[in-house]
Parts: sequence; C-alpha cells; structure tokens
Amino acid sequence: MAVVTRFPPSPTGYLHVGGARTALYNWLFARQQGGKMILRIEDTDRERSTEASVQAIFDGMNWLGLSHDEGPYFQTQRFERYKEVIQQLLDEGKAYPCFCSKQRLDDMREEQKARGDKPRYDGRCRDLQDFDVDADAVIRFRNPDEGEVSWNDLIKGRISIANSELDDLVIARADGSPTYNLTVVVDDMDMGISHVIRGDDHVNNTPRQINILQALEADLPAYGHVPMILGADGARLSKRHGAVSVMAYRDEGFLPQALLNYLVRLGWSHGDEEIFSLEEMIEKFDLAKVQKAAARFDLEKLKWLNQHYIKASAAEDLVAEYAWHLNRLGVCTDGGPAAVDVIQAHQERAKTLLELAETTRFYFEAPQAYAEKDAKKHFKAQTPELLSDVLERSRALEVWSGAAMHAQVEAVAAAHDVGMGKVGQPLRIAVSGAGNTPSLDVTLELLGRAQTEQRLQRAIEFMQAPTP
RNA sequence: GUCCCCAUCGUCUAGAGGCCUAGGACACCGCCCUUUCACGGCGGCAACGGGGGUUCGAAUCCCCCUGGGGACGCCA
Repeated sequence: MAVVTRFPPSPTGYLHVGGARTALYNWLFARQQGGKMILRIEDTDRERSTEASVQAIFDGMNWLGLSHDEGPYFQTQRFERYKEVIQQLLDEGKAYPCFCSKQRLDDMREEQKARGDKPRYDGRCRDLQDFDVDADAVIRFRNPDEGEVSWNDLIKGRISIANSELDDLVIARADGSPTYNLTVVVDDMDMGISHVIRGDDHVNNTPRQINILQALEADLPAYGHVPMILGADGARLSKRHGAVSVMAYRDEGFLPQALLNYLVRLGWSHGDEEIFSLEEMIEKFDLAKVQKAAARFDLEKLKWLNQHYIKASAAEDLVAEYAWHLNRLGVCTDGGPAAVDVIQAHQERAKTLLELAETTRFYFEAPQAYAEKDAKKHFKAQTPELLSDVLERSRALEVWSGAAMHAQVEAVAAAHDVGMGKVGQPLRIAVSGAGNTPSLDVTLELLGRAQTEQRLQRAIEFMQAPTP
C-alpha cells in the first residue's frame, strides 16, 4: 500500500512547535517509506481562519524545510464534496437533522455535569418523523450505540472506546457548512491517506472518525497519536512559556536544523544518539519508538544543539542568516570586516545567531559604552599609561597586523613589568566594549588599524576624564 | 465529574525478566587547558511515584492507589 501522510493545520495562528513536530514526524515517515506528505489547510471555521495565518504556516514549513508533496488543499474549496457526502449519509439514514436549540443543549449539558455524567447529546431528534424542512437544523451523525471502537495505535498500542461514550456529533452546522470531524474523514478518504499521525489531543476524535468512515464503507487508515509538548512547568504550551511560534525561534537566532534535531529527539530516541542529520532522521525514525508520555520543552537543550550546529557549520553557510540578524539590529556592515571572517572567529562562542550578532557588532560600530563590570575590574589607575604605550607602538608600526600588535602587547607588559592581563584585557575592553572576544591578534586583525587606534585613544580619554 | 491515555535523574531519554552497583545527553558543580570569553578534556551530583502480587529473579509482567496529561462545542 502506498504511504500517504498529511499535515493538516487550521489557519488560526502561527505554526507552533507542537505542530512543527507532528509535521516533522509525518514528513520523516513519508520520506522513509517512499511515500508522500499532503499539506491540507483546515479552514472550515471561517470566523477564526485568516489569510495571514495561512501564510505564517507556509513560512514556518518553508523555514524548517518541511516540503509537502501534494497540496496545499483548502477545505473551504471542497464544500461541494462535503455536502454530497452529508446528503449520502442523510439518504442512507446514517445522519439526521436535529432541531434542538442551543439553549436546550446548554441546559442539558449543565444538568448532565451536575449529575456527574459526561455531557453528551441525548438523541432527542434521532427518530423524528415529521419536521419542518425550513427550520434551522444541524445534521448529526447517527453513531452506533452498541459495541466499542478500537484500533492499534502506531504509538500507543491498542486503544478502545465504548460507543456508549460517544454521542451523535454534528457534521453540518445550521448554515449547512460541514464540521471538522466530517471534513477530516472525507478528505482522508478521498486523498488516500494511509497513515494519520497527529497529536494525541485527537485520540477522542478517532473513534468518531472511524465510525463515520465505516458508515461510508471506506478503508481505515492507520493511526498514530503523538504525545503533546508541554512547557517547562509541565503545563500545556502557551504564549506565557515564551516563544511558541516556530518563526520566533528564527528571530531568536536558532537554526532550522537545530530546532528539527531538538524536536525529533523530544519524544523519540535512537539509543544514545543526540545529533541527527536529516538523512539519519529519515533512516532511523521509528514511530514505534516514540514515547507515549508528554514531554517538556527544554530551551537549554535546544540552545546546546543550536550551538553545536553553529560550531559545526561552515562559516560561509551562516553568512546570510547572520547578516539578517545584524540587519534587524540596525547594524550597518559597510566598511567593516568580512562577515565570514567574523563568524569564523566567533562561531564557537555563541549559542544563537542573535547572540553572535550582538557580540560581534563592535566590529562594525564603536561600542556605545564599556560593560560596567569589565571596566570596573580592568580599567585601573595604571591602565591609561599602559594603553598609551600600546597606542604609541601601534602608530609606530610600519607593517601593522593583529599578530604584530599581539607582540607589542607582550612588549608593553614586559616593559612595565606587569602581567599580560593588565594590558591585554583593558585593550580588549577598549576596542570591543566588553571583556570577551577571541584572542587579541584575531580580534585586532579583524578590526583593523584605524579602528583599533581610534578606540584606544577614546578609551584613554574616557579614563582620564574627571569623574563627575 | 465522566471517558481515554500516561508514569526511570531537575529536563530529554536508554532499558522488550537476569547483561542494572540503572547507561547517555542537557543543565548544574569541581578540576585541566587558557592573557578574556568560549571550545575541548576529565570527574562529580542526581531517577525506577507508592502498595500488593506473578517469578528462583522485576525498572521491565498483572492489579490497586497516587500523580500527570488529554477529551467531553453548530472549534479544529
């Protein structure tokens, strides 16, 4: 049987990490099985669906590189088909119109809750004979009331739910538009979906969908329910947990490969392995090895992976995204060192590209201020004298280079009989604004002679200025 | 409340009855490397939720309890 998976977001917001992970699992499974993944936009809720959300989802999928092989299909463009199926169900007596008012339904649910029962439709309109066809009616699916529905979940194993727990769900609203459980079933059937891999918040929908599928005499797909992703505090992921949107991770300087690696390992494992290339994921991913319990999102581990990928990347491959971040920070790189060289010098020192951009902006613009802590620690009484000596030697240099400057720093330290740190560290702060950069020769080489001397001069003046 | 699902270090996990004195990774803490910050190396801390069974033997199988999550819409 041909493997066809699907990723069916509803466009009511951005692509969040939970959705991204189920998309990834669908994508990996399809790739591995030589099948295809369909992208389907479930936009039947016209109140909440927006064009911007559709675009946000495309952007997220694109950034992650999760390409679909078919679609995107939009459910709002398939209403004729849904109507046809609803009519078929009606004709066959497998669905019926329901005239119960919202008020009655609400009251009924209240009563049931008060009694300690699970709120569900009582079937009042099930066998209505005479009714006014003009009245606003919804259409309900006639759910079997005997027996149970069970399936072998690809991830959770056998799951059974008694039909007595299910009620007759609404498949068409009063305005005639189809609802979620109906559209999903029709699409999965029409699109030949072989494997439904989705979040386990859908476990309760599965028996309903199986019942409808059976009423339609369609083949059943295999189901696999992926556990949810929880926030660090164990509660359901929400905005208050910080970045939830996939694109927010881009803004914060994460690489798609790092997010993907983090997501694939969150809830799935392959022995002790932590790092997976896309190829390895495709080869090794196994639904049966996916964890059954929900997992908490751990930003620290994501950062570690991100740093790993920043370190492991060729500097050239990071240039575009690095430039994008500098640009967002409003940094103009004209006249500065080549981005690729800066990245090379700093890529072992940043957990995110945003951090990389922030800690390297001094190459392109003079620091606005000296980091208070560093300045206090390293700008001492003797410092102006030492830096002046360095500045003089720099100016005297015939052939200026980072390496030559490094030798001068050593010479100054020796001449004044102080340690390297007394000269090098203030120099570092003078040019970069803070006490952490790569080795001095590399840093100064990148900065260049003019900027080095200019900033040295400025720092000396700063220290000699009378403190107010 | 009712139904469904789940349960190993703080977190992600390995573990398919003896290989477990429970392994790895992140985080954290030391030490080494180092003119800074990092990288790297070495070491440390830290878990089978509780109670009953089954078995010669249980983290692994069964039951109960507890705890967590999800679902109960004319949302998806």
